[in-house]
Amino acid sequence: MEAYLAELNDAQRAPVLQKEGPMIVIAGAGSGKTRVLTYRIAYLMDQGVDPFNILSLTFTNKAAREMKQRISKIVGSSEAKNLWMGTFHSVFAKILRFEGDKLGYPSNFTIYDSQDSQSVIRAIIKDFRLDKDVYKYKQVHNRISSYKNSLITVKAYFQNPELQEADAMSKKPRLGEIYKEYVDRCFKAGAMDFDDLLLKTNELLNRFPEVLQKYQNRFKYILVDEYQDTNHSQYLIVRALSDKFQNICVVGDDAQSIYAFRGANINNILNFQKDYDDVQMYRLEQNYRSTRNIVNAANSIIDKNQTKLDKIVWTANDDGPKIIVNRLLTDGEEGRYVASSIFENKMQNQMNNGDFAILYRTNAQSRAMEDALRKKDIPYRIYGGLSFYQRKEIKDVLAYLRLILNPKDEEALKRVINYPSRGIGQTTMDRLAVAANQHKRSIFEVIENLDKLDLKINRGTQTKLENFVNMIRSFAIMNETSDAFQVAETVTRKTGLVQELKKDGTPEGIARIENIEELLNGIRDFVEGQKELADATGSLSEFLEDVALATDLDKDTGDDDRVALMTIHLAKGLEFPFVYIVGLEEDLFPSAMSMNTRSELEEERRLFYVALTRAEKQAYLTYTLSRYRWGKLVDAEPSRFIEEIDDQYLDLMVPQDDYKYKPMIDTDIFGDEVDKSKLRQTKPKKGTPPPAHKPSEEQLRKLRKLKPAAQEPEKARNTIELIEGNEVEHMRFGKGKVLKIEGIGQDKKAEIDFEEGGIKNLLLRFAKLKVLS
DNA sequence: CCAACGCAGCAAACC
DNA sequence: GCTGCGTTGG
Repeated sequence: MEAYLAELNDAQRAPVLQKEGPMIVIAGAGSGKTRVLTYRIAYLMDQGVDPFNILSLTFTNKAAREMKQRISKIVGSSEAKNLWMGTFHSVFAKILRFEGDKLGYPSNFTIYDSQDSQSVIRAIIKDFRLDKDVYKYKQVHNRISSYKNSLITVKAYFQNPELQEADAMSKKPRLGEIYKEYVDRCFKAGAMDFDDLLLKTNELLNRFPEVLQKYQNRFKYILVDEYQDTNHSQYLIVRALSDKFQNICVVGDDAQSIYAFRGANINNILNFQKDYDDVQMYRLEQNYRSTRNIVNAANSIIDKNQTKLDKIVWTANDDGPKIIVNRLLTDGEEGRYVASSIFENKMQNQMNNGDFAILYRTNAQSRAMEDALRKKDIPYRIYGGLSFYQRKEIKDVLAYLRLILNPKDEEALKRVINYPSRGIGQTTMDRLAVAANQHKRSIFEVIENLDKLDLKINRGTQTKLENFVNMIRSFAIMNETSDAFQVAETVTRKTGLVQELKKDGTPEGIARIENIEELLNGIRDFVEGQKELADATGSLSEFLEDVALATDLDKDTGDDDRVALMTIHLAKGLEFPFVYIVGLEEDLFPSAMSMNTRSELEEERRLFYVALTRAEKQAYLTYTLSRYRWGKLVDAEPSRFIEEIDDQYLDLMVPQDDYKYKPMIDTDIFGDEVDKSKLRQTKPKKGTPPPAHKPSEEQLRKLRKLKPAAQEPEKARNTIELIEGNEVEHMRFGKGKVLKIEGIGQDKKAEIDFEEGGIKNLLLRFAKLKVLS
């Protein structure tokens, strides 16, 4: 037996040794699922499977890289190189570059990020002269995105009266037109958005049987990590590709499904056994990561969810310290508390900065943490948020680079045609756009043919336009024989971007120049890395694809020792000895926007579960009494999630006689003065103040009464979930009991059965709707 | 055509 | 507290 198999426990080894057939691995938090995936691939290769025939879909490209490295060590790097590994988006982008011509896309298509998409939509709404307060471009984008993820194309949309009705009901009757125009504009620009990468892959596999066969034959073995977070579009791709050989291994944890908001369908994992014949199910239930206290506390949380698979996560580890719960006055004090606690823990336990993570629900919470860490000289790194690649000056450089590869890319063109200023203004752009529309050509092509067209653009401006086009062309020529770094370096010099910033001379301008330099350095490193690979050259197109599809975690260099700050979503799959979960307050976590339905609240709870199970040794939970939000100090109330943890695992630092907040008012725990009057003003508590420590059953009942107990069933009556097959749909109906379906739906009718406090049973039928309550 | 300024709207999570 | 839009005056 191969030596590495001995590193697995029995439960882990079983799925590794099953070579063929469909299988699902339900893997509890910290149970070693990455190890199973890694060794399964290695074992397949040991059994003579060609790496070329293995497709492994991971959640981040970084995870793919790390797995590849581990596999290299077992089977040798020349073999591991040929594995297909990466995120859905990056793997299928590659395939689309190859096959996209069948769908009318050039192989150099641009990948629009969400900002690009939203900017296109904004322009459409403007061109259509629609009210931008009704048609909010972000909302419209979300809507279009969810259509695409459900494989509802423009055509399908217009064939479905219910969808149109639903949009009309939400006062957006022209959404379909916007959708159509958006798709047209992206296509004309030779661009795919994120959702297209999956949608078009589906289209490709559906419309071209020979292509489907080709990839079915190629990917004889398919592995999918984090299967609970796949959306419908991804689900269909996996199904199609695995249909022939059915050697499909999916790994996931329903308790860690946290991406329903972007279309992930938890039923993909719950129903996997129905999708294939003779599915083998494996469970990994032993947690190797965390102390018993943490595991048990996490279990006590997830226990409150109704929708879940049966699974008992346990650990043989020590009890460890209890989870420390602390309440602070403001977000500023919360930051200082966390920073000094990290400082102390470092001293007492000889820990490194990298052993600590601060996790929060929203990116906006990072500021207070940053300030406090900086004051204490603790190095930190923020993941996600406004990423480096979203900074204005970086996007400007990238836009030039995009334009070199794809001159039809209108978002890129609009961004840089007059930056730095070249005297090409809005009027000129409008005229060009009109001409482009008339001749069904891109703006770039119109400029290339200015002399043949009679656009009322004066001679001087024409020259400016020609100069711009010539500049881009010269870059493109250079790009044919140069690597990404050489091109990018030339672009920053020749376009005058850096000169413009130098002229500016402000500290921000200087910082921007430094950022551009950092970008160039990054590109150089990238190019060097690529040149070492067998199937890459360090070209500009490789670089842009990498940037477009890098996840927030991929961007981490991770080589120095810093405290990690990130949202809980980003933290999935990671682990740290010490974890601080901050901002545990109602309306923040759980988010105010996810308390409308049970399923939304359960997703928040799973998110909390994910947060807590990141911790190996010690977890801290903090909440505040008031917090700055939208620049205003607002009241906060402890999160219900704290109460939900079984008392015995908690170490409550909150003073017991603290109902009036006396001890905290004069000075905070660092001896800093606190504005008392302000706090009194912001704390005019109606009814009972929040409990200072974990409340007794009686207190809980009282609290629940205050938070109108009737609230939940009432909401449930307004919003219900329809579950049919693999689709979860939200339905709303008003007092007149008129049903309105949100989401996907054919001509479906529902029969609904209520029980006290919720929906007991729900049958989807092609029948009349009955509400029994 | 352009730079500066003021204000509206906002921020839930992401590839 | 920040971004980005639209307006205004040069």
